[in-house]
Amino acid sequence: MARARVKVGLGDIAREVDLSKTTVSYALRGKQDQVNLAPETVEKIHEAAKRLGYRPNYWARALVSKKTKSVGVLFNDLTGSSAHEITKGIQDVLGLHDYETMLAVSFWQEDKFRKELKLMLEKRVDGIIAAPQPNCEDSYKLAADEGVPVVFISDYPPSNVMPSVALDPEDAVYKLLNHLHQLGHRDIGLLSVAYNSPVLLERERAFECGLEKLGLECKSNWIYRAELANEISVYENVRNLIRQQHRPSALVCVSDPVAMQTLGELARLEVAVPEDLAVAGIGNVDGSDHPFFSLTTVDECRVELGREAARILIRQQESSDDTDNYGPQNVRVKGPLITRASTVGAGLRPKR
Amino acid sequence: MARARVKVGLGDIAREVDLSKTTVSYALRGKQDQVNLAPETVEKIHEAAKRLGYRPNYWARALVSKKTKSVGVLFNDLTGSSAHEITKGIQDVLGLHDYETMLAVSFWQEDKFRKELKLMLEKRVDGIIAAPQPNCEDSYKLAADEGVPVVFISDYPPSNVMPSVALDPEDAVYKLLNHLHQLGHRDIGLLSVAYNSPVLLERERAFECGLEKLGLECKSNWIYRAELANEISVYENVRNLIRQQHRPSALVCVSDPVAMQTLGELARLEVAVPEDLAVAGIGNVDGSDHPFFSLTTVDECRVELGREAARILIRQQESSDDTDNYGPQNVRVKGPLITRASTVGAGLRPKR
DNA sequence: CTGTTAGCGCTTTCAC
DNA sequence: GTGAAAGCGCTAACAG
Repeated sequence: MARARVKVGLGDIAREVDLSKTTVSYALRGKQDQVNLAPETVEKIHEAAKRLGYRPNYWARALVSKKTKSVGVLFNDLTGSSAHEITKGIQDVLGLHDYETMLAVSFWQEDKFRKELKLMLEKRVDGIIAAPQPNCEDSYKLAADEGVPVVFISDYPPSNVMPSVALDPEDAVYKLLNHLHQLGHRDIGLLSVAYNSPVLLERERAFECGLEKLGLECKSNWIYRAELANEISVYENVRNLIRQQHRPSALVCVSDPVAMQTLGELARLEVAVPEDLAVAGIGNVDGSDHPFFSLTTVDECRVELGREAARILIRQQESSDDTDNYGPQNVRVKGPLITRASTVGAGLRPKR
Repeated sequence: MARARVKVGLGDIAREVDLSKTTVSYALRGKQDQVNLAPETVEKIHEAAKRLGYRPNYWARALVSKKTKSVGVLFNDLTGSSAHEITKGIQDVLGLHDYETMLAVSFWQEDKFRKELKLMLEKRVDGIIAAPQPNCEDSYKLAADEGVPVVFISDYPPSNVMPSVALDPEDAVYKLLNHLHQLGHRDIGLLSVAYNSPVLLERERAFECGLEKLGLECKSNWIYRAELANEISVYENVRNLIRQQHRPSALVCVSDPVAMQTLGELARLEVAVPEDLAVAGIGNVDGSDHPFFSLTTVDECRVELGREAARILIRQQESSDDTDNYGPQNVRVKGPLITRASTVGAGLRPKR
């Protein structure tokens, strides 16, 4: 029952079958063709390994072969389905190339982020995919300096000097704007958040461009800016909007969470959505589609984001040139518009 | 800029400061007191290490010291905030003891589960905390056989032979029942799912016991059982319930997701909640508190679950006796009742 | 077809 | 106060 209480190594099984460690090593790794082992030998070795309960030692292996075929993935949190989908995408691609994934979370703590990143470097990962953590640029640099490529996902740090993968902001905002335009909206406002996120900032900029492209006016007092992660601030901005004499007929929110909070406050104010105010978000996050709460949005394609991030790393690995051609290799994926009740429905009632 | 392109090891820095690898090793690990190093020596070594960009090699370290101070954590998925909270709890406790965490996801695939678990064993983790994956009992056994303790979290496999940590089912169900009873409900139904989950089964059993304790009748045709992960099946069961002549005035759902689907369907059927039917769930998952959708439930205390799981492992590690006293060491944490609109509100309207 | 020989980068007695 | 030497468990030339 309690077998293998005592660690069994290559040597033990070599002794068992009266062969050398080398032969055993090859056999166990299926490299028999590379050195031409007798099939029966291989068979015998496998049998013994199983019988003795042999378990290869990852560390020893990595140490000598000086490679791990692994990439570190560092999230800020594990809430929502974001990490799930991104990880899925990453592993889709990495699996094809026989790479393995090392997951970690920073819980939005700078020191935790640094610690986890350091650990990954100590574990000699071949690359890192990370959600940017504010004020940790030094950490990213550290990795790069040690020759470990970093790819950012979903967003990227202000100094846009490393590869990143994110939803295409122009495309997303334009799709929303165009959708609202086609519904007849001419007076469109924006609810953004005051936060130093390049991706959010780009969406803000894209809003103005988009309006212009559609020949619509961009009133500066229709651009609202709430504090990040502060529901109250969103509520206040929504109330301000509603109180305005001449107010927009549609509101684009810079992200789904903001849009959902907006919807909540509008309900409390008994403002009919979309009749009195159409609302749209960006992201298609968990909960944006809901019997009581269905939000028009642009899908962030997080699985695809993960895939692209992994592809960048793989490409960099394959062409293991020392030509150091890092540099902004940025992928922007175009997400589909998802029209739902908050712009197109018969009010915010349970969907059919 | 691109420093440390060439790997620098203990030897390099030893040469730099003209000392031995040994001394350098001690200094860098802060074990100076254990061997009494000259403070200036230590200083010099640290300086050199920083200058050369030294990065310790995790594997070499693990290989020689034959320990990793790490535990593997294996989730079925990363959706919702479950994994987040559990991981938080685990790291709370593990951090105190200088253990590190290796995260992995199975995406509910058996082979993925087995693969990740195997990888953890190869990496020589000191213990494993896992959400049970159906049909993988062999894998858990494997770990145990190799002397790596496994602790289950949130649920546990049918053969309850390893430690596990979960919400106390009796307590949770009774709190719900008692709450409903106090609200005047006497006719209470149960909506369960047909799934081989011990924890869910226990909740089902607890329902009958609970009713009895309250002196209420348990009508067998008020116990509904939907198929797992099949919204349609939930909807059908809800419709059946509503169609019944004499039907319950309150419904306990075996989990929050089921309760939320129920709420959705009830809205579609224009059944007023809680007036026509009060609804409660268990778990307090992400989305159960919502402007349009607020569910009475019992909190699963996932952070605490994580902490308890980690504590079990730590205890087992500290008392590193070979006395093999595994065996059902099960922790059941009692979660608080959270009363919300679905039992106590003025109908399912935006909350105040 | 299989074995010998060197290490990988680090820790840890034990001796100076 | 510091260092030499012996590996940890495994892989990868290079021989036979």
